[in-house]
Amino acid sequence: MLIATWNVNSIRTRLSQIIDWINQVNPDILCLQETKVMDDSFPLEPFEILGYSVEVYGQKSYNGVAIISKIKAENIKKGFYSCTDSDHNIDIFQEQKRLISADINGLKIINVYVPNGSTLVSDKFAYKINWLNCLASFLDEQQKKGELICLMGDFNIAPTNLDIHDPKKYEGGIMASEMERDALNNVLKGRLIDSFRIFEKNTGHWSWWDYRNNAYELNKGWRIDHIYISKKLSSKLKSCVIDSLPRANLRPSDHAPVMIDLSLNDNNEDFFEDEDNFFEI
DNA sequence: ATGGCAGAAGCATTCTGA
Repeated sequence: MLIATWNVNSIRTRLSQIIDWINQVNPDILCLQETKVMDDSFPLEPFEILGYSVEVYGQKSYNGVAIISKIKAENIKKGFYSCTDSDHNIDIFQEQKRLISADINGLKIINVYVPNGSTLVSDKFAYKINWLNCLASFLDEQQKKGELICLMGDFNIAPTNLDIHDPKKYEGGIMASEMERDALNNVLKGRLIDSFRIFEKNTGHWSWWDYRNNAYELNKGWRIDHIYISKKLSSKLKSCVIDSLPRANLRPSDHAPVMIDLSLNDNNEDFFEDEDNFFEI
């Protein structure tokens, strides 16, 4: 089962590239971020023609997430529905459409577009940290229910300095600060693992390259798009790859798709027998 | 220290992103 995430930076501008990629890769689930379109304007048909169903949670101009899946998503939830660990009221997170979750094939699929945060001294940075704290409480709720979680999207955080092309230049700054990494680790709480790092321990692998300064041609990127899975799923994880080729397209998204292969064809009962049988990070 | 590139809104230029 192929599960992918891609910040496409406008569904309308990138539509033909997304369809091309789907035709090449044939993913079972594709989570999109930065669709930048209201729900009634989302181009559903090109995906439905290919046999996918689409769940959207968008807004005008900014943000917007979508889940595209061969198996119809169930129990679709748009946004947070509680925020027990945050000092802030959930209402401040409802305007920005950054999270959609659903049940697909026994998995709790959670698609997120984490706020960028601008600079460490900005109100947007405080919003980012609060948003991540709310995501942590959201994950706590999922864990209580015993869900098998697949949390993916654009996190706008490099988890370690291995995930930045020039860590000295960006150390402590936005997407690389200790506060952001602590907030991310508080979401993961050791219960979720970074799929990519199961297979690749070295630096030099990026999912985002700035449009400016020839960053892609110079391969000056960051790894800020991630797929985190429950430890219970780790024995089913066959691969995790970043497909950087779409970044070389004409008029590309600044992000590349990230994809995992989960072998869920077996009897799912052995998930629970495998609870402690996960890879060491 | 600043802008650089791109998309949306909307038609000149600003806002936002990462």
